Amino acid sequence: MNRTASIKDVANHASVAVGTVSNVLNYPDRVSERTKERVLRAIDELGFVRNDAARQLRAGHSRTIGLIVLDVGNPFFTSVVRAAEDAAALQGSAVLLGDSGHDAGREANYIDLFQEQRVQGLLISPVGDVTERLDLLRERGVPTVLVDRLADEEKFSSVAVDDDAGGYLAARHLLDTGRRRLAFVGGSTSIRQVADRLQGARRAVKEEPDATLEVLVSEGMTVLAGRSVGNTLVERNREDLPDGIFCANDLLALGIMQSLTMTHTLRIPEDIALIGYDDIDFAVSAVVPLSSIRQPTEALGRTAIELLAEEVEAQHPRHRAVIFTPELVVRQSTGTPSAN
Amino acid sequence: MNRTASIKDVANHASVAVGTVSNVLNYPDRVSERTKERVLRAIDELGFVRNDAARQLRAGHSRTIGLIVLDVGNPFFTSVVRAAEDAAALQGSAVLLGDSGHDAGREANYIDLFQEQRVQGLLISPVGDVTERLDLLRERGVPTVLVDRLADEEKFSSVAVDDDAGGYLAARHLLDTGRRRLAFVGGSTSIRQVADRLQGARRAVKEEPDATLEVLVSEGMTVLAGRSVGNTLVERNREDLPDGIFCANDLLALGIMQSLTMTHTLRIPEDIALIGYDDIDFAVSAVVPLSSIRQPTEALGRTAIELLAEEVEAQHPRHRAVIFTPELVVRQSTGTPSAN
DNA sequence: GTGCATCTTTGAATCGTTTCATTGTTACGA
DNA sequence: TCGTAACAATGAAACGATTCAAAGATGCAC
Repeated sequence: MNRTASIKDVANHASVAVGTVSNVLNYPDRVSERTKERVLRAIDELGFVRNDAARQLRAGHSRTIGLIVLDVGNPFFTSVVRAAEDAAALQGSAVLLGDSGHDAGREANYIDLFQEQRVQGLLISPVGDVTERLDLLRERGVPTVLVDRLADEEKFSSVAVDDDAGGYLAARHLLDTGRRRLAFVGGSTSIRQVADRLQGARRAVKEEPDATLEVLVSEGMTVLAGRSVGNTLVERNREDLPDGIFCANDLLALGIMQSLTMTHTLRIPEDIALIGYDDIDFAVSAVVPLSSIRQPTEALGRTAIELLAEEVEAQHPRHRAVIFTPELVVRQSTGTPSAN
Repeated sequence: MNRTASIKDVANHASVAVGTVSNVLNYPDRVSERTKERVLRAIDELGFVRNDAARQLRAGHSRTIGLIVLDVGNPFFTSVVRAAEDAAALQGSAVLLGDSGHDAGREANYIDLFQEQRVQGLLISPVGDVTERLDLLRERGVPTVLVDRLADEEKFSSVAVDDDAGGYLAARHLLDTGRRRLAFVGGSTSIRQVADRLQGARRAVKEEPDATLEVLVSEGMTVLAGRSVGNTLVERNREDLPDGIFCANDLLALGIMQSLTMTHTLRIPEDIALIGYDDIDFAVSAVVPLSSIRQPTEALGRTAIELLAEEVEAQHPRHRAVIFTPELVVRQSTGTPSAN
């Protein structure tokens, strides 16, 4: 197996200098048509492919951006990744994707790997408290943008979604469609997202003097957890039931929907309206299509890349925190009771 | 911002030769304790990080493996990726992940990018018919292993799952639990996976003289497609109904489950048993936990890396095709009728 | 034909690491 | 004290692309 051709081989094969081959690749205008043609033919015949290592060694930096997410399987991140890749491609960079899987060790490995690769910068959705590790990156001069996490604006730029606003949107929607006895279902409020969404819901409920908000804590944020909450609800007396439920994510909502529709004593949305959070694929194809709060993941990914570009270009980086507002998606599960 | 320190800076700072620093990093045994200590201190003080570009320029190849999947959001691939990353880490390589999103253009971009990066090899789950592009890779001497797709064994190694066996498993299980009037639900049989699973099911049904298999073609392979198939079923006369349904994926099965449980005229599994394919997360938390066929994704990812290592090491690569057999996961949706 | 401006092409130097032949050092037995 | 083996440290060369000052070619006006 012959090793891959280098620019020198191409130069020999086309009987020109190496500098000329380089010019054909990087500054085609500087080269005459005749030579350009000859060089391109040589490149083709030898199957030459640029060696990026040599290129970036000379350049001092790569054309890649590192992106570390908590879980590529999570549709939220999948969508962010797509958008980031597309935005990076527009500015001629490629994205190296790392999946930490919520594991600090894996995350550390990727940070090291990307640093050795001399990525232009790093987008990261960090595992827990990584301030220490990230500070190190900052010292080393690796431009970094935090994704889906707010940061000390002195130190980092960041993009995030306003969960408080999302919670407000959801609760406000339930109130607007006439519900007054609301319930919030979520896992532990020690999860920042859950706490914020609840806080936003509280804010909305306070706007209506006759509205109440009950908080139900679930065991985790899964379909099964939702179903077990739902099962406790169906056992209640009719008059003790909420008439609108806001779940901290769609899985919980789907679980509750399962238990309510299975028993057939309570109808959605006539007796109880239900709204989730995240707008996962399954929301639209649930037995009763689920209303939800959609996060602007495309904007997140795109903006993260843009902020990173700012960091790279600026000499004295002014960090910025960009916060997006999520969007209400109305489906049948919160249809106005009167409308049915 | 001062540029990152090089091995030379470290050498100066520690008053040793560059070769010594390199030895500390790569062959610690060759260096005396005293010097090693001094060098490590210098590395720490200067915040030195290896420049991988220079390293791989010298070495002629990188320590990374390219992995291009059709859709990182698909749990099947997510799991394959995890396993591949872990297996690669064991042999000291890192995985560069690319998501083609079923788009040939994105796929091509990643192939080019990875080639320029001089990856050790490529694992790819190709979009459609990419034989041309892959042949080019082969000519260029980039070791390549196809994932989830069989390949001409003359040309490539590959790992895949035996869909025929999976179909057989599913149908055999329905037969073993006493069903005789089976139905297969799937999208177009022009999709290879669907055709193979159906073929396997047919094979099983032929083993029972009194068993029949009806084929229902759905519009796509989504929950909604499944629900619409389910709706046509509930309108049938009881005696025309199948007593066991095998769906080409879990989404279809969940859709059918929705329509059957909504109308409450047919019970799962008493009246109709239901089994899906893929064992997605939602299968276990369905209203009636869904039996399914699980694909050995971890083994796929691990083996793909191992086959690639074989290709890299062997001078005259003997290609191998490794085919895994999927696994039956029994849940309530196919509980034996007598048992209930 | 000469001078000058413009356009092409050249090739040595450079990036940061690893390699390896060479030189320097140490320890120990004769 | 000398010779020698074992161990440490050295530093120039090499990897392949880009850069850029300099040389060469071409065209045009006079």
